[in-house]
Amino acid sequence: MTTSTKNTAAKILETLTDDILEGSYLPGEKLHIKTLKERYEVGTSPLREALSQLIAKDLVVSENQKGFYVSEISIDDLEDIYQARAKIEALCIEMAIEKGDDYWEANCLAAMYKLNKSSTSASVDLKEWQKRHSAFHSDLVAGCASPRLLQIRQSLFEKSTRYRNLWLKENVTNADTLGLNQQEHTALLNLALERDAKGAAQLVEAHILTPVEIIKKALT
Amino acid sequence: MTTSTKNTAAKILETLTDDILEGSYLPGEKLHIKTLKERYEVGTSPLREALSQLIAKDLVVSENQKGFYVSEISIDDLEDIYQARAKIEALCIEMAIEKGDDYWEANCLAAMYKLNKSSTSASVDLKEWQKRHSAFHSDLVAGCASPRLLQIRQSLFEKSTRYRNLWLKENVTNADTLGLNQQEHTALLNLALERDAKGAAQLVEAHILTPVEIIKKALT
DNA sequence: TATTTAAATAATGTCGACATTTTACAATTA
DNA sequence: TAATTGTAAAATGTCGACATTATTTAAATA
Repeated sequence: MTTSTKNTAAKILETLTDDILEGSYLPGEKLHIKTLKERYEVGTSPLREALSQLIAKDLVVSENQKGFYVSEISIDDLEDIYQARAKIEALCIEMAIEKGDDYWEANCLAAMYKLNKSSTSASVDLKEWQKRHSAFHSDLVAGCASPRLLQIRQSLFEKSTRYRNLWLKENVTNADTLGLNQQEHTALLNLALERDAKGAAQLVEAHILTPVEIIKKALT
Repeated sequence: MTTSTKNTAAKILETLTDDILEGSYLPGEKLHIKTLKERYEVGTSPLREALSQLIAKDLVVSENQKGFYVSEISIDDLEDIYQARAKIEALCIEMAIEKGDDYWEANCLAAMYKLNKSSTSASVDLKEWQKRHSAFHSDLVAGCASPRLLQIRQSLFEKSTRYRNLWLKENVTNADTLGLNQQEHTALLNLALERDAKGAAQLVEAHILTPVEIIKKALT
């Protein structure tokens, strides 16, 4: 019996995505059909449907008759993804500042307030901070009101997750880094409310590129 | 026997994609599993794998236990896709002009030459013109050297195809439109070679948005 | 010993059958 | 007549079996 409204393929897609992003399967690792079937207790069809969608997400690659593999990571790919993310984020912010209304402004303020609370508290709850950080940036770009651009942004964010996790493991407990980070968020919000589109775009582009050098070191 | 290196799922994905983009299946039309199996002479698994990837491409939507449908089109969607395309194209051109080398310049020149030949000839071969037009713009943005951005650009281009076909049916034979179009291409190439990144970005953004109003009319 | 060939083992990809769910239709009731 | 219930038909989604292809292992040859 299926209690959920999702079919098996959709459920396993979600699980597999998380497992790959969290590092349960390493870059380049082979995904054996038989093993996956046993581990997730599903049949061939829904499993292969999920893998098909993971290929579309660039998290898995496959070759005919040779099976499925977790996509490799590399410094080149890291740089390309973050560069693309930075440019798209800048573009979205720019459009949001041009189009955003009072509700957008209010949402950004509220998101900032929540993020501040999470950053300044004595013991930082990593998961909660991540959630509020992500929400702050999402609320900022939401004003651009372009479903397609926001979808592209989301997809790039997901693609960067395996690299981002390398950064989080090193730098979240670092209070200095977190403080500097928070200063940038404040500055970014101010630029947005002042409707300085170019300024905000420039800042957010740099903001996103910040972790790249650190991740590069972690990769080598 | 499989003469091709592709598996059944990959082959049928290609066919189905083309058929949807060309209008063999209309927006909102239901895609019956049984019918598709008979038409393309394939089994359930590869067919469903292909449909899974079409969902990832936003060309098909599905609901659990209710089957697959061709994605709807709408004026809102048309505007969003073309807006996103225009912004991404502008971004790519800007980066290409900042990074492009001699080979890039030469490729753009060659592409322009071929496009010109195809546009000025007495009887325009639509398919050939499309190919050269597409190649010209691709060569221009190729200089940005970002696989991810180029992939996003390609995917948006594909998503716009059903709308673009509405435009092509109306305006390709129109000599005036084609002439104006060609003037823009020349101007764009000049800006690129002069390394006027902002100017080229602005022009290409407008260039892409040109057909929107015409398509809007065709949609209503 | 290194290389080639052949057999065996294992894995992938495809199919049709079956269980479950939705939809269409007819019968019943208010 | 309209709404509701119950039944039949059709469609979806899942599974395990099977054919095909790749890989590994062992044997044979140079």
